Amino acid sequence: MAARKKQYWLFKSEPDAYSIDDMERDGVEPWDGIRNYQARNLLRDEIKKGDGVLFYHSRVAPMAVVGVCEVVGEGAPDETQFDPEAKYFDPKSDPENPRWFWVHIRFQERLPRPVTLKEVKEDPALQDMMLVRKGSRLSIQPVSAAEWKHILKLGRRKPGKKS
DNA sequence: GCCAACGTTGGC
DNA sequence: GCCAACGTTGGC
Repeated sequence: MAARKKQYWLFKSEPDAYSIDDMERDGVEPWDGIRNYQARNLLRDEIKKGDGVLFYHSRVAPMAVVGVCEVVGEGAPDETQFDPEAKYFDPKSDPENPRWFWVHIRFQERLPRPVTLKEVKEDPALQDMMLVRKGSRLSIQPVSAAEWKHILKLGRRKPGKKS
């Protein structure tokens, strides 16, 4: 079996709802509640075991990439869509043909130095990131290998030390 | 907390 | 299948 090339993603989360602290505490977490078809397609079809995930804090300052996770397992139906008690319950989703998917991700590391949105915006190497594209609100986004490497380099840089 | 930019829904 | 109304996202 030919090894599939590792791919990279950015997952947004509002830290008020679910932060990197929660992620570190939980270890492995199903990424539930994605109710956008574009993101659903990625979760169902593209995001695979072993892929890298940048954990991004949105909405609440400081907005930044704050950690790294790894995808464990394949895309599977998001169970919360069938639970009438759940926040993300979707009465129109047919269990025979689920509408929404999730993947599980595992906490790997916290970036010693979070890479802020401001920093991404100002870095010439990161201008193509969907994160800084005007009007782009996708909460699950593809990240290129070069962008991944660059973000990690910035995030792991010792505080106070020049690049 | 505001609101612009999106995405989805549903009447027609 | 159009599109107005509504809901959500997420930077500011």
